[in-house]
Amino acid sequence: MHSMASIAPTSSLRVYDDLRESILAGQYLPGTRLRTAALAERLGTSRTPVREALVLLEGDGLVALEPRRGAVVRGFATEDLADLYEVRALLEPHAAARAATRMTPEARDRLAALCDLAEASTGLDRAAIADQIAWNEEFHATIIQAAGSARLSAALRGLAGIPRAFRTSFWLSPHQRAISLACHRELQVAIATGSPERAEATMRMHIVSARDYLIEVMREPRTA
Amino acid sequence: MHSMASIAPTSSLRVYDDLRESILAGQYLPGTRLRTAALAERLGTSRTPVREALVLLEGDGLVALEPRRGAVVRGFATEDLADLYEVRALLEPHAAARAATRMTPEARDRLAALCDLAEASTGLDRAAIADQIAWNEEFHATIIQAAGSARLSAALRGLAGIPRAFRTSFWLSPHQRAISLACHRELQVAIATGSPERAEATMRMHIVSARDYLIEVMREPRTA
DNA sequence: ACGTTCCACTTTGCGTGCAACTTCCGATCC
DNA sequence: GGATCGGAAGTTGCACGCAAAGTGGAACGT
Repeated sequence: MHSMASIAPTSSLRVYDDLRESILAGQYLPGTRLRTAALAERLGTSRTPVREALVLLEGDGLVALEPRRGAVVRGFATEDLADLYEVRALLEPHAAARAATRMTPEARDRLAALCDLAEASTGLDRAAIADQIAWNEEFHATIIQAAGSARLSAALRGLAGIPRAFRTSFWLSPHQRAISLACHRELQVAIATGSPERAEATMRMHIVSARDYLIEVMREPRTA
Repeated sequence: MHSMASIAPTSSLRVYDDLRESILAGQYLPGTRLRTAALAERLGTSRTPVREALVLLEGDGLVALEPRRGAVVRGFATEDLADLYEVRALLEPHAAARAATRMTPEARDRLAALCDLAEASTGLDRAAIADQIAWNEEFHATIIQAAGSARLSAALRGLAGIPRAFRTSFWLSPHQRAISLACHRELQVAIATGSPERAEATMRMHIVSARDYLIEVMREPRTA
């Protein structure tokens, strides 16, 4: 009999989760040097699990790890973001197509609920946008998981995580927000009705659209 | 002035390279438990860098690492291999298209040389097939690198490595061997002449064909 | 003033010890 | 007889120490 009580995760994983969350939240700005001793003290462990967590974060593309030089929070240049979205545009439509024929009813319900929540929330303040970003993350994660391909998930793991600051602009632009919500709803319906092509095409459009908007925004000198 | 002498790689990376090569060569069969103490002694280091190497290998999808349970060499079930090739079929054609407009002349020459070598070698013995597999790996790696997308490379890193035993059957089948060589030559020419669509279509066909053959072979009870 | 050299301080990477957990095998009980 | 329990052996994960490489700055020469 397996204990249902969540087994104590190793210290390395706790540090990993904490650091990942901090980086995504923008607490460590790109370029920041992550020194093991300071982090170990800050997180209440020794340097060993911190070091291991940094290796994991490098695998996620969140930090750059040079031998003997230490770890640095990676920056996300315009070109790099374009690259990232281009790869997402290759993978996620396929994930959506697979999800359309495999998603469990519970996940389908959750997808609909996420659409409802996002459409109902019209605020522009920090908290409302943080909600939108969280819902958006869960929406995409749900689809990827429903695709039921471990390799697909693995390939996307290094692409899902970028500091949320880069995504804020989507929800400040009324046009982009409307487009995103429409895409999500269309995706939800396509998956609910089991239409792989519709889901795939919508997801491709969704990501390519986001990519171009992001590139456009970042080309401007400074807006937010 | 920087020293050109290659800086001593950290012990962790040496262990990583060694283990990765051993697993790909089939020296550790799927299901083998990788115990840190034994590996450390075998490789002449302590358990710390071995542990770090195992984390890296997990990122490559070569070992499964469960907390408090240790590391196990991952198996490659038919279904998993189909998954893997499906994702490759999404990513590598795009890499080929990009490579067609970006590859350096030196890499182009190397591609042609690899085709020449592979076409000239007609043996069926172990050594000849090992050569074919090595040339094939370098061929694909050259194209992926020429694509010039760090994110694409990262997404493919977890997909490039499967034990070479799974690839042996390709080169034992005269038909598959002929198809593969033809695809590679076609890819080389498409890239040399700067035709992205041709490169992309050929690569897609190449990978999907390989996938289906692999599935077919593995469906049989036992051949090799 | 600018660049170079040297030296002290900082940080990384690795080795090792120890506690906690898993695993394995034999004894025990029904 | 088969399943269960218990303890010993083995393994993992973490903490800490040390040597080596890196980093920054002051002293120095041009």
